Amino acid sequence: MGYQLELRHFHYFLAVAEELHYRKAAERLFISQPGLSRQIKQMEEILEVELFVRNKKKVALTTAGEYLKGELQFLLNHLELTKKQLTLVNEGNFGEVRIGFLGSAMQNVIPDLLIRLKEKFPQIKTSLEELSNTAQLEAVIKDSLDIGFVRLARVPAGLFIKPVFEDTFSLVLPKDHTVDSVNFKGIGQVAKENFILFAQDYSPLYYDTIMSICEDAGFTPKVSHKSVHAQTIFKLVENNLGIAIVPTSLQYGFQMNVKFIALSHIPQRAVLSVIWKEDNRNPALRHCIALLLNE
Amino acid sequence: MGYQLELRHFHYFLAVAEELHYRKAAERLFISQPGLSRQIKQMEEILEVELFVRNKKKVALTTAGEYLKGELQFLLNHLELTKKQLTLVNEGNFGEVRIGFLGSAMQNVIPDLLIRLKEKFPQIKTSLEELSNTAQLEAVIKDSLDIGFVRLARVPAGLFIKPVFEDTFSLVLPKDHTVDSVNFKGIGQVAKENFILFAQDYSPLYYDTIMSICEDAGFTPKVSHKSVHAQTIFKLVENNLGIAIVPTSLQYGFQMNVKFIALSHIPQRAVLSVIWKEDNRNPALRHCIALLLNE
DNA sequence: AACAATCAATAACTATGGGTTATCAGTTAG
DNA sequence: CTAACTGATAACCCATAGTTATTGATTGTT
Repeated sequence: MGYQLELRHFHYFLAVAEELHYRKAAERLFISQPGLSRQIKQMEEILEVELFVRNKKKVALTTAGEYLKGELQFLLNHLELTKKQLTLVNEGNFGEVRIGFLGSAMQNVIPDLLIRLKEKFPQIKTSLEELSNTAQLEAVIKDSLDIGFVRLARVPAGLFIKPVFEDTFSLVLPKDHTVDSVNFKGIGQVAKENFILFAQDYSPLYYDTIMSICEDAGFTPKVSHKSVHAQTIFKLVENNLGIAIVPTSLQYGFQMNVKFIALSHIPQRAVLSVIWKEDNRNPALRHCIALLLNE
Repeated sequence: MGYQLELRHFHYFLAVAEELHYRKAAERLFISQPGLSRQIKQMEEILEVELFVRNKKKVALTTAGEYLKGELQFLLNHLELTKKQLTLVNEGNFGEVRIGFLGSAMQNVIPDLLIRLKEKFPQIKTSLEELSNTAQLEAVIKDSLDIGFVRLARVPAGLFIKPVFEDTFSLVLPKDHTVDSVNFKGIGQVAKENFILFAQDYSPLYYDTIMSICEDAGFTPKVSHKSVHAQTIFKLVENNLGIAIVPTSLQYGFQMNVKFIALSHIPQRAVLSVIWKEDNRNPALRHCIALLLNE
């Protein structure tokens, strides 16, 4: 009866909720399966709520379990941040901002931000992690990331999104391609080529934008390869496996043997945006956002 | 060494941080003082941070301790809310809004809100608590209240404030007073009377507004009594101990033997506002605010 | 249909560590 | 100096988290 909820329960519950498999969850936690079973059961008794349905060899979350999973992920992430901040406060420093970003943001925006952050708030530390659009979205919601740099048109309620960098698109061609910046008239000239694009689920907005560019030129592109790494795309173009359209700023920062033709005459732009959560309690975040938007 | 932080530590830490006295904190927690001492020490070892300074018979929080106190209060309050929400989710319902209010809000705004809330979101429960302006402010910040109904001009950063009800002021006079609604010209007529007002620290804005009303009429009121309850003020007026100026809507809902004269010609208004916290994660709150603001 | 394989739950046991009482070592007040 | 406080230490106890061994139930295989 008189048991108390403890953080241990939360860690155990989350392990099971994520694995949906007691034995695997127990392994991950370095404890035995029966011990885990008992603790979860106890947790259900304390909360007086069924968290899992386990009939017919299947483990699944109940609605209540689903809700609790989200809240506990938030709570534990927030607790982790608090611990970090605590040692910083203890050392007389004041905070850490956890930043996620798409590879392409590393060319301009991120280095810029880091330099100005160091100038103005030398007491704020940063941690950087390269992640996909969707991974950043989830991480920001779950409070394991403070801000993300993404290419998205809109975000779920509870998040803020603000554009921070607009870039033209460029056509990427092999060095020996007949089209060059002198005789280039419009992308209609390369309508027959194979296209190499960033994968759709990696960046839906990018994909749709490229499609609209081609539509405007009156053709539907034949897509032969998809990738999530700029480097790969350039290598493929270099080896005559197709051509690409990418944000212009990607032409800096890679070693490659291809030519870029800026499509500055078309209206579409590659927009990089910051996202963060309305209810993020990290005080260092406010400074970081202010730095990004004002000035 | 290989110890883990647990919720127990948080409750113990907060008890000591609030009492600043080990024995009293231990009493409050229904455990022995040595046990508490050991747990706090262990917590400091786990976090590798000094949380209290205890030299010369004094217990005080360090800067880090102060920071941790705030964060843990938030975390534990949030956890409490999550538990409540969880049982509601489990029952197929969806949330609870914790409402604080000044007594005067009970005349119009609160009943109105409750009725419309029940209509539109029957699944949302409410808990109501009558509190002073400052008590509501603190509770909202600490996440032990979702919204408050207050009379304040501005609130600290991190909070939102929106006016929801504007009321004229009324002069409150004994039934047999020579001034009445027929021969009433302006409050200059009662400049010589004793005034009975709501206490200044109970509602600074109200107090200042009354002062400005009298200033506009060219006199400084002689304040003979202060109170925090409307009922008390009316009783005092009834017994010829002075006159009062209060929000007009207070004339409904009390049994009293006084007369009200609405001061609709003066510019000052009694403004009741909702306050809530930007980073409040309660989904039910959003609905509640939307209902209050959009109509 | 019988078999092995794999799941979570149950039972019985062990030992870590949270909480206890008793005591000590400072500090303050009278 | 004594009495009355404080919080910290020491030594003990026992509740309970985690262990191993086993069962029962479901699934896939031959």
